[in-house]
Amino acid sequence: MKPSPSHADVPLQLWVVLARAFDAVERHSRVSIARFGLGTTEFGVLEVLYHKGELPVCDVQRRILVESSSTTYVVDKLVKRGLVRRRHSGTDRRVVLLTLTSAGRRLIQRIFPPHAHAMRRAVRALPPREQAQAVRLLRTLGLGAAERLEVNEGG
Amino acid sequence: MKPSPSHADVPLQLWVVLARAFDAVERHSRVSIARFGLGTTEFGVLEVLYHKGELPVCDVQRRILVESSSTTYVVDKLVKRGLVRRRHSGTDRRVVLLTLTSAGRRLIQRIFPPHAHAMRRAVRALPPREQAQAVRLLRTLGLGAAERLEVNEGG
DNA sequence: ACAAAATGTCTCGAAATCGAGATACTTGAC
DNA sequence: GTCAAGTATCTCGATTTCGAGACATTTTGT
Repeated sequence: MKPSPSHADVPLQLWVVLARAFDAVERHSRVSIARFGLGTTEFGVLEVLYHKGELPVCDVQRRILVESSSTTYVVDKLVKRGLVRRRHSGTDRRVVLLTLTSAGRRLIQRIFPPHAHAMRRAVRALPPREQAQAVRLLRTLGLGAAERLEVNEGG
Repeated sequence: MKPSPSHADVPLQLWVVLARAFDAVERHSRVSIARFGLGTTEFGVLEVLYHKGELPVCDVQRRILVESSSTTYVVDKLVKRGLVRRRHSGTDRRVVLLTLTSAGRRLIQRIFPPHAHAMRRAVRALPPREQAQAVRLLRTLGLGAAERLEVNEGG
C-alpha cells in the first residue's frame, strides 16, 4: 500500500468521504421531498417552522443553510402558495417573523412522517451504536470547522 | 420539554449533523478555491485529471458529484480558458477524453498544495484517531445510502 | 445625544445547476 | 446481421442559488 497523497492523507480522505456521504444521503432527501412537489429548501422552511414555531427570517436562514437572498426567494414562493405568512415584529422593526398558515401546517404534518421514514432508511447502513458515534464525531467536526470560518472572516 | 423528534431520533440527528458538517467544511473549500479564481466544480475537474490522468467525461462526472449537463458546462469553461483539452476516444466513439493542458497542469500543481493545507485545517477539530474513525463510518454510510438509491431507481 | 458599526431583509443581475430529451454510438439477444 | 436496449455526451430552457449592495433599524461606544 503506497502512500499516494489521497490514500494516505486522512484529513483529505475525510473531506472526500464526507462529501460523498452527504451527496448520497441528500439524494434520498431530495427524492423523498420531491414526492410532495417541494424543493429541499422549501421543505426546510416548512419543517423548521413546524418544529420551532414562529421565527424571524434570519433564524430560519441559519438553519436551512442557504444565503439570505435565497431565503427571501423561497419564502416568497411559500407565501404565494399560501403555506407561510409574514408579519413584522413589534419589538424590532427590521425583523420579519414567519409562521405556517393552517394549510402549511396541515401539509407539513402530513409529509414529515414519511420523509423522516425515508431518511432513517437512508442512514441505516450504520447500526445504531455507530450512528450515535457518527453524530458525536460530525458534531465536533462541524462546530470546529464553523468556528474556524468565523475566525478567518474576522481576521 | 417534550421529546421533539430531532432530539431523540438518532438517524434524523445524524442527517442534520452530516449536513451541517458538510456545509461548514465545504465553505472552507469554497473560500480556499475562490482564492485562485475557480469554482468548486472547476477545481474538481482539474484535480481529478491531475491525480488520475486522462479520463472520459463520464468518469469525471461521477467523481465530482454533479449531473452530466453541468459537467459539460464546466468543461466548456475550462476548455475556453485553455486549461483542459477534449479528444475523442479511438476505441469508443461516444466517449470524449479529457486531459489537462500544460497550463492546466501548471495551475493545479501550484494551487493544490495550499488548498490541501486549507482542507486539513478545516477538519482539524477532530484528532487523527477520530478522523480515521469518521472516515470509516462515513464510508459505510455513504456506500450504503448510494446502494439503496440505485435499488430504488431500479424498482 | 450622536456617529459609527452592526444587523435584518430585500432587490437585482449573474452564475451554477438541473432535467428532459436529442443524437450518436455500442452491446447483447436472437 | 439486425433490432432493441443501454451508454456517453451534449443542447436547451427553466429553476435555484449566489453575491453585491440598498435600505431601514438597532446597538455600541463615547
